[in-house]
Amino acid sequence: MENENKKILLVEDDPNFGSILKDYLILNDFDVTLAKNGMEGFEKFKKDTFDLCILDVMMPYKDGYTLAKEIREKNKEVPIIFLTAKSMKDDVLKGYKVGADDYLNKPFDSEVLLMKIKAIIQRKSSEVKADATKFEFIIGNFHLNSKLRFLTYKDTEPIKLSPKENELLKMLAVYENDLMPRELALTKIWRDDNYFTSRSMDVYIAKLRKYLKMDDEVEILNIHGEGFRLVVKNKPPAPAAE
Amino acid sequence: MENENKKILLVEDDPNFGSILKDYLILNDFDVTLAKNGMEGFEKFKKDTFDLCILDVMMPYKDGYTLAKEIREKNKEVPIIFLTAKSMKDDVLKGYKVGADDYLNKPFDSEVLLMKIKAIIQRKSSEVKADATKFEFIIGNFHLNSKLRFLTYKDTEPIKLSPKENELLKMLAVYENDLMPRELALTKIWRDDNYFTSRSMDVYIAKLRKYLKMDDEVEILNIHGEGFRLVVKNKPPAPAAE
DNA sequence: TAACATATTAACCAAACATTAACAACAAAA
DNA sequence: TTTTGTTGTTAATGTTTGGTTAATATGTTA
Repeated sequence: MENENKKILLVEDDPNFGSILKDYLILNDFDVTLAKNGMEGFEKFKKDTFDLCILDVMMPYKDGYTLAKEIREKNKEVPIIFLTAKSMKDDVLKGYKVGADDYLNKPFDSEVLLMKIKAIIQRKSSEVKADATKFEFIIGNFHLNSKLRFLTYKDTEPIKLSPKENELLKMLAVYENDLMPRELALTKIWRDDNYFTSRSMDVYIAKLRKYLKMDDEVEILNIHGEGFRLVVKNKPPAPAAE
Repeated sequence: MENENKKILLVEDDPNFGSILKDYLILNDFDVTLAKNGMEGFEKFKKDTFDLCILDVMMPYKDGYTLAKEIREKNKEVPIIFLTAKSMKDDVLKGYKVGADDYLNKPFDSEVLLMKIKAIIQRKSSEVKADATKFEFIIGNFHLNSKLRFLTYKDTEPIKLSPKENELLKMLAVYENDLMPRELALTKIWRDDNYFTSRSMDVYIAKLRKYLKMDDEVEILNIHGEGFRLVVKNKPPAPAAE
């Protein structure tokens, strides 16, 4: 089973909910460690290596955010999912700033959680390339250097990219041929997800489309309500993911 | 209490342990039938319908595995939990092969058992859609990618699906060749089950039928008053997968 | 054959997206 | 210190998409 040996650190103070969720994840072939508060969570985090952390936000002794911050200090990569109470919408933002990969309102659909876990783990595993170290991308006949922020088409003069253009195109490239969720780009690049940042992002998509127009094998497609997809046609067979 | 009317078949040869466990489960609002060996267990199994079976592995006359196999022949769905002696780790595998949902080493923590029971029963009740996290489906000559929301017929241009079209087709695919209850789709996808959402769903069924028309091996049938059924004729010999 | 369930097409409205342009903030250059 | 340029946000406007409801069949069951 594909989830096997993926280690999850689950930090949840409600013992009932915690162990049920744990069982559910175990049934789905994850290797789960349960901690019942932030203190214990951090202890367990230090003692092992996890592929994913699921943190309840409201906990005694040490809340989810604080724990997340500590975890981040130790490890900048490990994906974090927050579980928050339905009401507190603001918390979401606060969570993202700490570098959460996702959040879920309680009560939530267990399937949704599974989906998010899968998506995150899959992404992380293919994101090695996205890791700050990588800054060169081949996009069809383009070459993107995201460190020097320019985009070159074949042998023509490089196009200078603004910081936002650059980050957005880079993120699209990381998700090449796959869905780049709108929400993700907004929270990661714009650091806020609201009506206006969303309009702003549309503007940048339009700018990028203009640049990419010269190569008709490259295209940015919209998936209504979900996000965008950078498609590159005639791409070699693809490494047959998984 | 939520456990009420959940029927458990408990097969355990040790009369002391058996009746204590039985009482414990009854205290937790389960409806428990106790059998003291595999023979008796199978007799009782045939006479009633259970939501869960808890089988001791080592028993005279008919051991737990043999019983489990017989039960599986009669019923492929009912969850089975094995109780095994602490030592025999190998048994675990053997148990899973019979289709056990879980196992517990004796002696075990009664609360752990309760938790497992809960988790299993909950899972079973929502497992039909077990693969809801999957997002690629083969439907006859079609290929559905429910993450990117498109449907491809052979090598033709992909058809873009709207969120509702996509979710509905996905649910049909999960229930392939089986009944997809109308009510389920309405509550899951439309989040409401009333006259209007029901009409709306009909509209979507019509849309999907139009898409699927190009392959005459694929068809959405209605089961009057019950729901719909996505039938795929001449299903290929099965990709041997799994 | 009434009552009800399903089928199909079309009309409509709201939300999401696309694109260009105006503008504000700020920095670099003259 | 003006001037010029770059960057990003907001506005204005138009287009597309998605979902519900309506209108009008046809089927199914008791």
